[in-house]
Amino acid sequence: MKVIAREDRGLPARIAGDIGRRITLGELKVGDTLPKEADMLAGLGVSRTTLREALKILSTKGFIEAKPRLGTRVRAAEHWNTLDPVVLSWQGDADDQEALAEELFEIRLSIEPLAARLAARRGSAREHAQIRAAYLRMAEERAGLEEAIEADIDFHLQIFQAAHNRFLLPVASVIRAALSISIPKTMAASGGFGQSLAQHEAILVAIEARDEETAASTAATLIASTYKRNFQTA
Amino acid sequence: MKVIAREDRGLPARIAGDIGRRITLGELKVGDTLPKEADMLAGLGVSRTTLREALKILSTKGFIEAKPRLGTRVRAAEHWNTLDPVVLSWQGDADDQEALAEELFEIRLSIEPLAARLAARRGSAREHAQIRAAYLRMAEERAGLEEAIEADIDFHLQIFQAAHNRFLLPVASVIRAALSISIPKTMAASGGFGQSLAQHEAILVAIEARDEETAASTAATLIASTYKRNFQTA
DNA sequence: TTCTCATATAATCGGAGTTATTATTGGTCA
DNA sequence: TGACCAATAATAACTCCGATTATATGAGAA
Repeated sequence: MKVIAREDRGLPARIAGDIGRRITLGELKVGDTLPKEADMLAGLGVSRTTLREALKILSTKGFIEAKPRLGTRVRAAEHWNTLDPVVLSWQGDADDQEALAEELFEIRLSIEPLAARLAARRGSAREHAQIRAAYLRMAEERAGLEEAIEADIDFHLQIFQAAHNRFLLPVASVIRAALSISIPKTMAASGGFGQSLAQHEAILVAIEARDEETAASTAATLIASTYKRNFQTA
Repeated sequence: MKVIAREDRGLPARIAGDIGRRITLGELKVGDTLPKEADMLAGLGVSRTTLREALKILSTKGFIEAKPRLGTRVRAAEHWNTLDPVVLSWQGDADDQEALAEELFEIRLSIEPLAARLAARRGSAREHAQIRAAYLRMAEERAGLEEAIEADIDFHLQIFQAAHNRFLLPVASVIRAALSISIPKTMAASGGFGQSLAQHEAILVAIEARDEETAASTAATLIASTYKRNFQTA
């Protein structure tokens, strides 16, 4: 699958991931101070520059905070940039995956109808066409499973693009990461797209007709029924 | 005011900000390749480590992408992490502030009712008490304007905290940054809290009563009327 | 209690070697 | 002669290193 990742390349990113996962797993607790720079250097066997960049990555994701003399401390979870796909993948390794999935559905149920509404309001004809193209690829009988899943994800992302709201895009990126995991699960459980395809079409038609209310409500319906399909089988 | 910032300390962060602003301002366009490392070093007069950390910051915020042989290129705006308060402050220097404010209201109108609903559902008694405490500080007659504004922001943040959904928190952080700008503007325009105080109280009461529907609808009402107050006067 | 100073720690510096990607060149095959 | 493939070279980011500088804290003296 490997839709996510792409950002775990490079030595600093890998070290940041190691430490980040130790934090999400609770091995490193909030308020703990990491070993001082020199000690970690010896322990990891990398150079200052590399470690420093790794810590900088963790810092920009809100995981740690470095102060001279005090050392580098783990920040509280509320500062973590949970919408970062990389952070999501770290948390995915933790053991509260069901809670994570439920929280994600909560926010999708609130955000995706908004995206559909705005796509209906502001999307250009070209953008609407791209949403339709994604739908057609998804509906294509001959398409393989892989392609259909890709098209499904693309369908949702194109809606976010057409919404022309830049605050939606970071949310879209985490939804993309989540879909690449949840769609195959859903399909395996219920044996295919099922009514999901019809629901996608309803959203598409509403957006193209610039019917904001219907676009929003059909989007909500889709998320809600996806949610049910995921949790019936769990 | 200075509620934002805090992350613009340090030389790398300042350089990242300089470059980041040049990108949001359009001085550096999408697809442009930055000067190669050695040249920027000479131009900026800083060390490799510093520049490297600055670029790493920009990279984690989705602004740039570095590839060997190709150089470091500016990524499309859809990859920017717009929910990062620092990124918001960079964009605030650009000239499309009204559009930015409108997009923010759109997302608040969708997210804050959800937060209120979840706070009603899952918030602990202690967390509800903290929301109430923030409300009381806001309502306090003797309180100065500064304190009232701080309390107003705190009220919203406490609701996000009580919602127990980790995907909401990154959105909360950008809302915090935005509120610290928009509240004073709103108050200056309409001469005080006005009916806003009563609306806050309605949300509080609904959350404490664990009445999810009312919590969500009153939160929507508050955002909508705040939106109107901001755009009537603009 | 307050101010000063020593100290520990992160922040910054600059240079050099390594690795990965791409463009170019040369050759081969149709 | 044309197009395509493979080896090669060049370029820029990546990694490493050791030293120096700035700063915050805590101890000690006034």
